[in-house]
Amino acid sequence: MTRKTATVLRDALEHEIVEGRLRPGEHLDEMSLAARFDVSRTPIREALLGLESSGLVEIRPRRGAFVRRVSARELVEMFETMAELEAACCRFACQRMTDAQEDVLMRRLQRCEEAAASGDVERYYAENELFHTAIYAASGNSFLEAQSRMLQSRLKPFRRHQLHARGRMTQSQTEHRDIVASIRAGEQQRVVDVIRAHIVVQGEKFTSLIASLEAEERAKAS
Amino acid sequence: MTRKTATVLRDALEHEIVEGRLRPGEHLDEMSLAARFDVSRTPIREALLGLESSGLVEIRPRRGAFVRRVSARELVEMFETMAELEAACCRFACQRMTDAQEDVLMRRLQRCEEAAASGDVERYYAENELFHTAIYAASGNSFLEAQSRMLQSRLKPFRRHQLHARGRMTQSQTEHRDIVASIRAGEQQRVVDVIRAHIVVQGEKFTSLIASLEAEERAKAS
DNA sequence: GTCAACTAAATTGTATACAATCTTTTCGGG
DNA sequence: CCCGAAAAGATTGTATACAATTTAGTTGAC
Repeated sequence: MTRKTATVLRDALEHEIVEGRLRPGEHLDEMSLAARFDVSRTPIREALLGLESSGLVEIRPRRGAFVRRVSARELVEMFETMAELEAACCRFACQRMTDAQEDVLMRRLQRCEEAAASGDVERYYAENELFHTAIYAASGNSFLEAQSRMLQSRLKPFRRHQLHARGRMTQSQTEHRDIVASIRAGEQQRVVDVIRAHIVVQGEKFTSLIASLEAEERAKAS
Repeated sequence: MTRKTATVLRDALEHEIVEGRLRPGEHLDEMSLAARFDVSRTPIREALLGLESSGLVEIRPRRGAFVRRVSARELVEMFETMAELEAACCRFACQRMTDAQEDVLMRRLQRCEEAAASGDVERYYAENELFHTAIYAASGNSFLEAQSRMLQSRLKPFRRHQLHARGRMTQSQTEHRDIVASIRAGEQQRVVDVIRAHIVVQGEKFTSLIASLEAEERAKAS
């Protein structure tokens, strides 16, 4: 924990934004938030500053903080970037994954397998996240790992509902097996191609949904 | 400008850290800084929080802010990640660079050429930065572009002195020409290989220097 | 009736005050 | 003389107060 209250507040607000309780474009009034959490404006401001640099809120001078609304284009760009980061992790994993890292990766793959077999989407969603985290660690580059985790958490809310798409879960798991096999075989070019497709497909699937939401927003605004 | 005073303070502190006036490990006392800039602690704190999330300072609870000291290992990891980001930018540029983006890139390459010919290292240093920025823009992915610029600015202080290495400037410019030619020819695999080498060499060159600095620090501490 | 300008309310940005924790110094014991 | 504990000092974290700017509401003119 970096700080006492401010960090807790930041996590709470982050959660509410990610869960959609605080809607995109919504104005985050410092006094209201301070009253709601029963603290002063000071730690609220610090939390908002942190959320700004993680990209969840936008602070406009003398206007206040607003829940950032991501455009369809930006979302696609983030997924595309995520794909490149994960591709880099896989490439490095091919070159230097340790036995311990490989063990973790295999265990996580197995847990995804079980979750997929159970048909429990929420469970697969959680295991899937851990699986990808294991890939980041296997890169042997802590900085790249941290960057990947940051973007992963930022894309989290957009990945959640996506897995419910018909047949997506088993398809995803098939790709997972392919990725692990390729890494273990040291097939850099193959794993890079597979993981790019694995990640980008999520962004593409979501584009139309977001685009329609945007059209809806625009209609509401007029 | 995001805010009025706090942003100015952040830029000022960032500059002092990057320029080495504030040394790694140094304790950033809020009251002293407030007195020095003739403001209250409030905007100082906000500036420090921003610097923390950009990775320049570390805030330890109830201990205060310290200029972050990057280890040799972390530095190598950052350069390695930078190489992957730039490789991704080049790859996308091969696929979708616009004519306007290509024009900018060519102009920046030319300016590097002139700077290299003049032998003015500081000038080449500045033009080199703009050249790479043009590559990020040519990726056609604003998010990736922003991420690349962030890491670029973070690595800035470590790149500066490095160009003074004998023959490095002309070697660098040769690589620049190669990169642009490959992008224009759409040779993805080639450009990716070249840019990786172009970036990583800087990190490697610096590893031994940083390692020796660390040894020095340890000696001083004991 | 509509639009513009002025005034008042509300909100952000900064300064100051207070509380809690950590650091340092001093005093006492071994 | 050195080590440890307690108290004083210093520094961070939070709350409150004030200033500056924006926004909304009202009033007046056309």
